[in-house]
Amino acid sequence: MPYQLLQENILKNVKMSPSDLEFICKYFKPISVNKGEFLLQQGNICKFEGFVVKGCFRIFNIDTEGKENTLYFAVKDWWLMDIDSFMNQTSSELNIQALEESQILIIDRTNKETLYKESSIVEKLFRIMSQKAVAAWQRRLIRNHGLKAKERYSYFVNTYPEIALKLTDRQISGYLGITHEFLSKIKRKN
Amino acid sequence: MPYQLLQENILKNVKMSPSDLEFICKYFKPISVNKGEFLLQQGNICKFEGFVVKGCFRIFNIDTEGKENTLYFAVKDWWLMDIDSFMNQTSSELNIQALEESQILIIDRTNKETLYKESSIVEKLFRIMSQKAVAAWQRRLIRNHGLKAKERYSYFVNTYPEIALKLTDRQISGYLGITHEFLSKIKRKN
DNA sequence: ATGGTTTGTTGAACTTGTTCAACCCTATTA
DNA sequence: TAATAGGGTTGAACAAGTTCAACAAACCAT
Repeated sequence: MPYQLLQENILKNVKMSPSDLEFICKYFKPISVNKGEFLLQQGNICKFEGFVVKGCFRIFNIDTEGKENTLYFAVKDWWLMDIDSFMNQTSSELNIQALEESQILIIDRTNKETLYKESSIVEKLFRIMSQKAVAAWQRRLIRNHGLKAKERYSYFVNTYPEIALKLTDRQISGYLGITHEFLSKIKRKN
Repeated sequence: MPYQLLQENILKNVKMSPSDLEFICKYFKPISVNKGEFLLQQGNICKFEGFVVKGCFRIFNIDTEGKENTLYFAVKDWWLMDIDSFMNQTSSELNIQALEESQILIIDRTNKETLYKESSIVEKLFRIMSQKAVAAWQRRLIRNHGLKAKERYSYFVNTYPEIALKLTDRQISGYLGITHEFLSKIKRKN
């Protein structure tokens, strides 16, 4: 059952009753995504917030020179969205693409607003999730500044070995902020 | 009045009644900080969340090689804390130092928890603030990957000219993730 | 099976950024 | 006034990472 995973994920952040859990989950709808399919492309507005049940996604930006910059990968038990575009319904700078056959639970903005209004525990849940996310992004920035490419690579494959296995080297290099050629050279010298 | 600035800041995020505003503000206490003084040093636990009324702070990490990596600067109207350490009362990896004579409003963790419990609008306020912060950190990461040091420097001084004026080049270079010597060379060639 | 596309690898030349040392300037303090 | 500490600058040698081009291997789609 896809909702079981979502419920467990929620409980990691906030303790709540089974009825609250079910109430929240009802607003999420399961959808299947084909390999290569885009859930969002930059320039459009992000109309959903998603929770990954199965598969793998890549969230990335393409800059003016055509370089693909990966913000993060989302696998089972990860959340997925352009938080800025979703909140403010502004044009997104991100692309969200399935790297394999995937399944997610999504909620649209209207339903999300309803959820916030109906239950204050939902505010708390997403407040805590967002605060944890801020901490994680701060740590990522410090690592990016403090570590060399080779160390960032080691950190990534050690911290997320199951994700690394699903990815090509080109995808990993886009996450590390280096060229795929240089990643290849890093791997050789060790 | 320091509380006026805090109230305006809150209203930028969530609309609320004057009585709610006052209720929240009561939990914040003004403190003065001397130039050079540390509000937090890595290894300790962050016991406060702060809102800057006057002055300037530098939030940075010192890595194993002694290199200072600046996460951000906080001036008037900015928030200030180690969100991870404050939430979970874990050892902090950050230092928070006043760069000049400053004034802030602080709330400790117990009072923050009380606030959350007393009023659900507080959950909403910090939920929205945190979500905006996530968006900002994501954009920062993309800029750090996509832009060269010179472009990051231009972006910083153009986006935060009033902050840049308060800082030495060494402090700016720590924020950009480059050495101060290289920043000096960047500035010359233009 | 075949042709086309994408991926990983490697080398050489190049650009970006670092390190270290020296120097100057300014502000502070004894 | 002298001493000192910190900030900015510069140059030379070096390290890290990019670019471009070439090629081999794997992975499709038909």
